[in-house]
Amino acid sequence: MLKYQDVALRIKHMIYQQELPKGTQLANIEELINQYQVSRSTIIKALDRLERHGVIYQVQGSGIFVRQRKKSGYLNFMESHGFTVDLQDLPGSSTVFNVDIVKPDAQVQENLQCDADEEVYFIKRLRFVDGKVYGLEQSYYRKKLVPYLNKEIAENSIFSYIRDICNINIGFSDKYIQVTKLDAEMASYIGLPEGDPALFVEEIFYTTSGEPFDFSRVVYHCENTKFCVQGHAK
Amino acid sequence: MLKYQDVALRIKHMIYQQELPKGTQLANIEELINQYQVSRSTIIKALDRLERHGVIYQVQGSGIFVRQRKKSGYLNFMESHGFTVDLQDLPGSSTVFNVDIVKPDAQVQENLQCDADEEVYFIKRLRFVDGKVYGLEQSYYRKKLVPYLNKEIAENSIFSYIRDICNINIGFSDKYIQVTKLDAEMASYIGLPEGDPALFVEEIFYTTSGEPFDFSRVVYHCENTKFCVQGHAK
DNA sequence: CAATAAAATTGTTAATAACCAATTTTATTG
DNA sequence: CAATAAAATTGGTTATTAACAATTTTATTG
Repeated sequence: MLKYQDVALRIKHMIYQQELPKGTQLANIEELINQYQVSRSTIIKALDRLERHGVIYQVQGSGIFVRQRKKSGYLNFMESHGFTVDLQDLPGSSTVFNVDIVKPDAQVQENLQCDADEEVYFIKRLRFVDGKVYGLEQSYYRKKLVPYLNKEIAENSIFSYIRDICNINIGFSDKYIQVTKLDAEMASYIGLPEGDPALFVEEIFYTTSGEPFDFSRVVYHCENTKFCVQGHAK
Repeated sequence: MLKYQDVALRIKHMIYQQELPKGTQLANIEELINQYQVSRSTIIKALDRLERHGVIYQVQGSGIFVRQRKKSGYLNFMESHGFTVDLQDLPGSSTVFNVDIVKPDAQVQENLQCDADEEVYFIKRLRFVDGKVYGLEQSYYRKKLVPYLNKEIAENSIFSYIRDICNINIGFSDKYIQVTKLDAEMASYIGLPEGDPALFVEEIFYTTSGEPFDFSRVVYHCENTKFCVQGHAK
């Protein structure tokens, strides 16, 4: 593990374990250099990451402060991939309907930047969190990049499988958000009346080398799912 | 303007003016150092910002590449503040209903971290983009930080007024997203049937020194507004 | 004592250097 | 010619130094 990642983790854990309230001032940079025995640039890089992840904020001439944690009940939209979100201690499970190898339609081709004859896995699953329906996910994975998938993997975390077993590092993502009304099929899966509102998110995930490996359409249960996005201007 | 900001802007403009397609490889870091006559650390910082804003991606051992631009018709959720979004060339206008000085209720107090007796501006306005209803915004600004507001300012960009006239620098924000059904009042403003789905976003904006200065509730017209979020793991 | 100016504190930017790590290219080998 | 190994290329990390900028504190002044 890289030094700045390690330092960032340790500072973050310190804040959360001690439950430091928002606005609490941390040690200044010189002190942090001493505490963690790393260079100035390493501390600065660690703080930069913590700032971007909404853990702290820095004020020139003043100090480093703890930022407000997101309100409970909201999922961190930036950290979520399909279903593998920062559920922390919430118990989750999935009902898997399909794990098929198919040919991509036009929209999938475009989003995964692949040809019509390239094979892709199609997976459809319903996600439960804390016993409640959370959303319906329909995902496409390029077989070229994810050679094997099955029901058991899909019942657990596809993303940690892809990362740990396929050695694919997730680099970046595009997410498109809109509101829709549930059609008959989706309504039956989600367990809500047809025509009810739902959050509809299309996500494309890319490897660190810029290849799209996953395109997903997710319909979220509008009462059981709310999102938070913590941004930073810097 | 800072060097790294200038370099980042120039690279971004170069990409967009030349309409370089996604995947196009840029000059390597050594060449960029020569082109822009700045140090390695400045180039790296500029590239870091461009990467975070979804303009490029970097692949170790390989190069720097142009990232896919977001699909048209979607608003960049990270760049949006209330209504002052990256509308680029789209013509926008606002109908302002209220510019009042009021005492904050409990929820506003909590979100703006202020007392019950601190005065806040309450502004209610309907936003049009390209002639279509875009959303209804109800905002609270702390008078302590934004001493003066009026209808004319609210008809234009409150945020650029706050930045340029009040000299308040926006530091970071918390945004909470959920889906709701329009109640009678909101439906009449938005011009959709009561009970129709809508995207409901609560936003809190903080100055660079960590003080919340704006709390807003925004109801977006679900057909006219779609969002995009481009994320990066790094 | 309030207003102002100076000094100290603290984070930010910029440049330089050395080395590390992932990828791509080239050369070697069977 | 394919497989493998070595070399070159390219971005990433860490450290050091110096100067800069915003804020806070202290000292000065009227």
